Formats: sequence, C-alpha cells, structure tokens
Amino acid sequence: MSREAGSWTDLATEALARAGFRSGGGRSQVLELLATQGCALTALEIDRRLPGVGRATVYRALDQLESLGLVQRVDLGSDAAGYERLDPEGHHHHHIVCERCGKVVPFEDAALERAIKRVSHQASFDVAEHDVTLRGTCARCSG
Amino acid sequence: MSREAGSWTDLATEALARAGFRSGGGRSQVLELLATQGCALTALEIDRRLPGVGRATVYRALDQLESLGLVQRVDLGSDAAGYERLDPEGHHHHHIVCERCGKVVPFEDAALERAIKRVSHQASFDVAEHDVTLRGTCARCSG
DNA sequence: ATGACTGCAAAGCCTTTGCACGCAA
DNA sequence: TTGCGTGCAAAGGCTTTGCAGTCAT
Repeated sequence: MSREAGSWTDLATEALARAGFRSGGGRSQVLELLATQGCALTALEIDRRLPGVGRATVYRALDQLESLGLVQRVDLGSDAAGYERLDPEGHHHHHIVCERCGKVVPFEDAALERAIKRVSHQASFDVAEHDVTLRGTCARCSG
Repeated sequence: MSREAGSWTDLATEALARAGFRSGGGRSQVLELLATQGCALTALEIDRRLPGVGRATVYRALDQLESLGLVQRVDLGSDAAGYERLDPEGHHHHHIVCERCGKVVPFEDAALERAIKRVSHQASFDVAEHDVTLRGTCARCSG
C-alpha cells in the first residue's frame, strides 16, 4: 500500500527505460532533482541547480518527461513555466499564488477533485489532466 | 436584473473614466473588441484584429484592464497568454483545451465554483481570483 | 562502432521598455 | 497648453533549434 521514498524515481526510470531512453546523463539528474521537490520548479531554476547540465538538456528532458506523463507543466502566472513530478493515480495538489510577492503554496481538496472529475466525464473531450490556480495576496503581503 | 448587451462596455468605460484614464484611443478599441468575445483572445490576436493599434498599446491596455479587474488573463498552455473580459460578480467560465489541435471550449460548473469558494475561504491567502484548465483531446482529434 | 545524448551558441517568439509625436481634456 | 496616450523600434527573457563532440550500449 505504501511506497518507499524513492518510488517515483524508480517508476520514472523504469518508464524511461521502457520508452527506449538511455540513462546516466543530464536527464537523470533532472529527474532526480524533481523527485526531491514537493512543488513546482522552473526550467531556469533547475538549470541553475544543475551546474553540469546544459540549459537545452533541461528543457529537452522536461519535454520528454512531460510526454511520458511523469511530469506536469504548470503555469503560475510568472514568465517562466513550472514543472513538478506527477504521481501516477496518487494525490496531486494545486497552487495558490501571491500576486504581490510570487509565493506559491500547494493545497489539496477532495471535493474540488470530485467536481473536476465529474465535469471531465461530462465533457465531450477526453480529459487527461487539469490544473487549478488560485491567485491573491498572502497573509504576509496583506498584513 | 438583466442588463443590456453592451453593459460590460459601459461598465468598463465608466471604471476607466473613474480611474482617470482617457477615452477614444487604442485602449477603447481593445475594450470594445473584448466586449464582443465570449472567450479568450491572445494579445497578438487582438493586435492582428486592430490594424490601427500598435502592439505595445494592446499590451499596455490589457495590463491596465487587468489591474482594474475588468479583464482576466488566462494561461492556456500555448506560448501566448489569453485575455477575456471578467463579468463583475457574474457567471464566469473555465476552459478545456485540446492538446492536439489547440481548440478551446469554455464550460461552467456550479459545484466546482462552490468547492473553489470554500477552499478560498479556508486558505490563509486573500484569494481574489482563480482559474481552472482541463487538458485533453477533443472529440474530433480523438477520432 | 553506432547513434542517442549533450553542451554551447544562435535563433525565435512573446512581451516590455524607451522615446518622440499627437491628441484628449 | 499640458501631459496622458500612442506607435515604432529596440531590448529583454524564456524557450527552441542547429551542430559537432561525447558517451552509453
């Protein structure tokens, strides 16, 4: 029922291997970094934290991981897109963003998920993913 | 209880005047174009549809209208941000986007809104707005 | 040995900024 | 007349692409 801490990494590595990707390069480093993050990171932040990995490699890796459904891209209103790991069938969170200071806080809500699931089924689209973003002012900035 | 068709334009024009903005220029044209649209338009699309108006003016106008709460910016996954009018306290919709062809379809759902409203109140943030995006494949692209 | 993968640098695209002219008030 | 508003062009920032060298298999 419960998984080890590194399970997403294992799952992702396996999925990459199955898809015919090689391991050991920059892509693996991107993957491992994302595994340790609870929330979204921008491509440039990832690039900054992986000095040995080129920027292009980071973007290419994120693209591939997203195609495989291992990573989700999220738009949080800033100029740069955020990327975070996507737990298969597991809990997933959404984001509240402070329009003043840019702070991002994740949250989960079961009722919200249910509503979205229902809408998704009703739609004529075959809905694969979704995201919800709340925007406002954080306690510190309101204060 | 009901409003005339042009009410949002009137409301927006009034809000602009109250905020000390002048009228008659490119900003008014941007405003009038958005008034006729049911869904989001990108800045570049707006620029293309308003030949006499410069691109910078379009971006500046959208920024101002957004600050006044008359327009909402929405990220639909494409490179360019979308903008659509925001009815004050009125119905508002969200979007389903086809990842294959880019088609955007609006939808409304009361239960979803209720869930979001509840989450917004629980949060430590002062939530001002929100948006929900569903992504998948449209009927036509699913084949 | 082979070709997937990578880094670097250049190019692309959306968006913002600087500046001088024009028009609403 | 005043200074807000505008258009044009240049600059800025994120992302993608081209290309040749490198490394996993």
